[in-house]
Amino acid sequence: MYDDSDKERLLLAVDCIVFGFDGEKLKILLIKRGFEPERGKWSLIGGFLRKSEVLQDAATRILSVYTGLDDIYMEQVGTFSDVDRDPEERTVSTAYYALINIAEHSQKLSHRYSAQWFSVEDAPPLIFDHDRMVRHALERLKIKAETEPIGFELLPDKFTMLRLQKLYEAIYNVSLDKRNFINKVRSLDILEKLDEKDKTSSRKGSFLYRFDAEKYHRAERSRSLLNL
Amino acid sequence: MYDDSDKERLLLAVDCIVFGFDGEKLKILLIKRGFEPERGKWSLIGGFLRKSEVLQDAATRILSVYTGLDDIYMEQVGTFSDVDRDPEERTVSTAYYALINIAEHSQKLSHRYSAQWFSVEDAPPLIFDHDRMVRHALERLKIKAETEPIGFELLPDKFTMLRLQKLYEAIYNVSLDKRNFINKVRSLDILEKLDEKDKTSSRKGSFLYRFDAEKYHRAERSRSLLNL
DNA sequence: ATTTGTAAGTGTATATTACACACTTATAAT
DNA sequence: ATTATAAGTGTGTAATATACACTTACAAAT
Repeated sequence: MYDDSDKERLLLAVDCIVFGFDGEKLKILLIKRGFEPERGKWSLIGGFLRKSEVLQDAATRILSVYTGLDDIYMEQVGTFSDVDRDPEERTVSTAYYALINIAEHSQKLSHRYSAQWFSVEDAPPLIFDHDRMVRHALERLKIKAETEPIGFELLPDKFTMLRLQKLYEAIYNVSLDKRNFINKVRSLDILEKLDEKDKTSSRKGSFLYRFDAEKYHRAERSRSLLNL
Repeated sequence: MYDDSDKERLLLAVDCIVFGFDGEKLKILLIKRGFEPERGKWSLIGGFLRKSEVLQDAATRILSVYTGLDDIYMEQVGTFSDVDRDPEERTVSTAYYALINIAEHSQKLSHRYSAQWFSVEDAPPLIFDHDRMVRHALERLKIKAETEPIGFELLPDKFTMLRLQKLYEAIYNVSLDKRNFINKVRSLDILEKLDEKDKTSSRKGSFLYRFDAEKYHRAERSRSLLNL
């Protein structure tokens, strides 16, 4: 019926776009490659899929190797297959993005594998098709953030309204009015206002909030999180 | 630095979810497998990626083999990697969806490869993880349809308002008010109203419309196509 | 004790968009 | 001329988005 003799086996890689947020800018984690090809250039963290594992597990494993982090939210972005994307051997790569909270985890990874945080906007050029992967991941993150509270992953447990606002401003690269922002967020009723205040940035201090997972799941999917 | 000796080569398949619209229901094209494994069961059309081609080309080639169609809109859905998804050999598969206009193309493919159209809702169970692929493809189609005029692909060149409405009703599985629907579509200003009428379904006849690609691209991204 | 500087916090009016809803019209067949 | 059928059309109301500026709480300095 059709000719199966042309089945060709090839390498399947996994590359991870690790997003973080430092309170001002959306960041990605890059490593300076310590091996050929392209030694010394910046790239995403990555590795190869093993026959015994699924892609999601490979992505989790690779993230853990490079950052020491487990239990991190990851989502598949897409699969990139340019014929000569890897000069060594025909390799197809599936990209995943991860969302992590820089403040809580940054110290662990600072010195391993020359990993470094870069603002999404002024990251250095990356090897292979990694720049394209990052662009795709960003698009997916934007779509995700419209309907789900990605702050769960990218912010510390307790955070101020301003920080949440700046997160959305960073992701969508816009500026928002704080009154409208807070009204919108309040209407979603997925945050718990704490009694605590964060006094690091003002004398008055600003109240801390926390995501209320239960409220969120009750209200889930009813309305999108932000209209921009 | 890290151990690359575990690079394992495997098969990469491509499976295609072919969506069509018959004026009433959203349909998918399935084939009855003429080969092992799972001979005689229903499945998506698929094949294997060759070393010399990119995934998009493989998807295009596979669609062409099974349907004779070229120049069809296709989009990557995702990559599925359950370890034992294919009992023969470790195989990872990337799914693509295609949008085609049944009326114009159906005759070509009717008898080849026992291909058959099924309503998305009452399709038979599929082999491997193909049901999951279809579900994912549907989700992606819904997201796509919110912001882009998929009618370009799924409808004939000229169509009635009712047909366009039924397309959205089929995709989102809702029913819409025709007055609100037409008002919304008109406000987008991406259709050209023709002088012709389609008289097949009523004595009065209903005017035909056509997508105006130029108007569409001018208005692109300004607002989403439908809020549901 | 008072003043001052800083960021936090708050509300309303207007514009836009979504939604609900029912009768009239054009035409072919009889 | 009558009738049956689907096409075509508009408005009022509710919900949501957007624009916009002053007051408050507090710590530090005097």
